[in-house]
Amino acid sequence: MGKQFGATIKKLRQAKHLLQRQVAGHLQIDTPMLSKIERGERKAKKEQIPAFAEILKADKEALLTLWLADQITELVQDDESLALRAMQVAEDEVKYSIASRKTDKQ
Amino acid sequence: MGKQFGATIKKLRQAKHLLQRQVAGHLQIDTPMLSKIERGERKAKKEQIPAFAEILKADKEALLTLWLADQITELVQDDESLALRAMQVAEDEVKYSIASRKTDKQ
DNA sequence: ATAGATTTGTCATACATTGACAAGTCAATC
DNA sequence: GATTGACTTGTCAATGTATGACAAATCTAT
Repeated sequence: MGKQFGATIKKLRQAKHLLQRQVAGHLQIDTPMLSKIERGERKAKKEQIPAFAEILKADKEALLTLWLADQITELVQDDESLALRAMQVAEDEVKYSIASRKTDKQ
Repeated sequence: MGKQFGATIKKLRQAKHLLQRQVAGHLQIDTPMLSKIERGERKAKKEQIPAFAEILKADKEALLTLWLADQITELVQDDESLALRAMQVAEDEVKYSIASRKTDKQ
C-alpha cells in the first residue's frame, strides 16, 4: 500500500534498460537507497523527483502526483474507515482555497 | 489553510466555557502549546485526539477525520494544481486496499 | 492598575529521517 | 561450483524536524 511511486520508477527504469547504478548516480544517492525507494521501504525526497523525471524521461508532474498520492495513502492507512471522508474534507479545503485565491479573498 | 482541527477544538472549548488551562491540563500540555494548536501554528499529535474528544465531549472519529484532512491539506498545499488528482489517486489506492482485504487477496 | 487568559518567541532535547557502508542474496556465465 | 554483476538487507552515525518547557508579551475586563 502506498508504493505506487517506487513501483512506477522501477518499471520506467527497467523499460529504459537502465541499471540502478545509473539512476542512483544521476540522483547522487547509492544503489541501496534507490533499491529501498523502488520497493517503498524509504520514500524519495520531493526534491529528487525532477531528477527522476529527467533520467527516466517521464513527466515530472505525473511523478509528483504519484508521490503525493503515496504520502496521502500512507497518512490515512491506519484509519481506512475515515480515510475517504477525510480526503473529501481535504478536497473541499483545497477547492475553497483555490476559489478564494481567484477572487482575491485571501 | 489546513486549520480546521484547531479552529474546531477552539470553538468547542469556548462553547463549553472551558479555559485553555483546563483543556491543556487534561492533555498534559501547557497553555502556550494548546494556543498554538488551536491557531494551527503547531499540530496536535494524533494520540492526543482521544483526550480532546473526551474533555470536549466530541466525537473522536469526527475529530480524527478533521485532523487527517488537515494533514492531507498541508501535504498538498504547495501543489494545488496537482492536489485534486493526487487525492483521486490516493482514494483509488485506499478503495482497492479495502476491496482486496475483503476478498482476502492481501 | 491589576489579574486572568491567551499569545509570542526561544531553546534544549527527543524523535524521525537520511545517507553511507558492509555484508548478504540471487542469477547468469564460465 | 566459482566468479561476476545487479540488487537487497541490515546497521549506524549524522542530520533535520518536531516537541515540550519556559519567560515574556499582549490582550481583556474590572
